[in-house]
Amino acid sequence: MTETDERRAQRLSKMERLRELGIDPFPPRACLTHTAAQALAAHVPDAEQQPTVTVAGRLVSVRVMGKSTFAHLRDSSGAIQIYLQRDVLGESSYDVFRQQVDLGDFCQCTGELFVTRTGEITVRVTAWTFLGKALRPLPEKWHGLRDTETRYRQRYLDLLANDEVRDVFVKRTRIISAVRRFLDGRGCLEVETPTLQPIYGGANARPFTTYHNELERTLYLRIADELYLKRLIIGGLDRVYEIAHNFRNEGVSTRHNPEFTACEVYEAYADYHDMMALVEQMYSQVATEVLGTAVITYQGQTIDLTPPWRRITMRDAIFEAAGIDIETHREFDGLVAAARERGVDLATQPTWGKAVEKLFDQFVEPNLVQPTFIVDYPIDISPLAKKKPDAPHLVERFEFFIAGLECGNAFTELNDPLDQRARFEQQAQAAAKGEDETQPLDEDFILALEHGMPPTGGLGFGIDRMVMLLTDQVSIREVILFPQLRD
RNA sequence: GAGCCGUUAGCUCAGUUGGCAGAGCCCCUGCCUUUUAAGCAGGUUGUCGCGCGUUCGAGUCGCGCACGGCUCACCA
Repeated sequence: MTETDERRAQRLSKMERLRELGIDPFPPRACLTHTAAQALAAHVPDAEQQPTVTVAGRLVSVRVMGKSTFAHLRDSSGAIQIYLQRDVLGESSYDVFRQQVDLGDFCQCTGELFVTRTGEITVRVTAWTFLGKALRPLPEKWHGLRDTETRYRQRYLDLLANDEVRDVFVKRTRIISAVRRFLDGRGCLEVETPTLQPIYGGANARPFTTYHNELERTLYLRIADELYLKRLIIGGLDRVYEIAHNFRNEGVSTRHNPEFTACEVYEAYADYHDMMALVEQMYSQVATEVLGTAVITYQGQTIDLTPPWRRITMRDAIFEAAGIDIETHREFDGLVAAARERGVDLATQPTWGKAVEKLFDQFVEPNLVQPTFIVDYPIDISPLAKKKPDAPHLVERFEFFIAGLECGNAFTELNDPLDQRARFEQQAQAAAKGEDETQPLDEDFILALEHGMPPTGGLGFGIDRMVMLLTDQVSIREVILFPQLRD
């Protein structure tokens, strides 16, 4: 028998003993009057008479001193110390606690509050009941749980053992809730669009493919909500947003999980400048609500999210960083030659726009520490964005970067159905040339556009990355409760 | 998909030149009625990730595989 089995057998036999004593090891309910935090708050300083409370929680520490025992019960509000005395509880009740209750079990304790010699508010237990048996031991109390694999695969142990992990996920929830509050406050309507889509679109990414047996058709897990949300703009819902999981069949890394949470926002009668204002207001407001400040620290760097953020065109950003003016190299070959002088090979890039993007990734992106909007992108890498009226090789698009992380993407939406069709066709040509991730022609979306769509600003940003930023985490797996791992 | 690093008790980790598998915590027994990393005395605990090989002998050396981490590529 392995040690694990022995430990489990010990606990099983304690459970059986409880049953023999007429105690249900898994009673159906508790009956408490205070959470741990409420009980601590209920203590009245300097009063003779203290309130009597009933608290419940998981037993997380025990200190036995013969005929009396100190222990801590923990619930989600915190931990509270309990004090059990043999002459108060009676021999049998005290001995059952001592002999049949293990660390990790759940108990409920009733008693008057008092303060110990060392100043800790404590429940002097006059009655206790058993609430639930743990058949396996919890991670060790000093060092907690370090093993990354166990932390991710058995996240419940991680949450129990590591307070800072728990804090990250509590913050994650608060961040998402603050985002909702912000968008609701602007009059945006939160909507839900399909996860299972007959045709994928709205981003350049490889989809997951699935099959509906009854409909006898292939469906795709969404890679973005974009095309559905724009249909809603066409339908007269002038401000909509969705917070949803996207699924991309691509590499897994510290910054990429196959399913991740994105928020997309669309506002009729707005453009990409309005979306920039939205982004900087939202980030600073969410940070202030959740962290109490818009000045954050990420991996030792101080980052100020207070608006306005720096705005710089992609052309100027590349010129600043690499000394190459993409506007004087509008021909693919010329740009490749200019880049070669800087030691960068762009010859393998399929188009001028892709080459520009590569230059940007190489020279600019890693250095964008303070929040920055990069504005005006090449058209061939932006098939859903509106052309710049005075520069039709570019579109009204921005991405924003914080701490070197790409945090979101937005544009003035393309609402000309004929131009949209032409863009899809360019994507098809790129696909024919062997480009991996292109957007398929969505006839149903074009049909929607042909019914008329107002000028619209659209935005997508990664919730996981926002959480990483605001909780100072390097890996996306630290902000997703159950990240994808190999089996 | 490629490169590098890692995997030893339930947890956190040592393990020397290839020579009996270790520590702390946990757990068990005893003592202890204000402890809190409780203390004191004693005790149990292993598929050294998996497989193959080299060797008299492998946790240790070699090869393969699995999983994890980091970097790169793709991407948000």
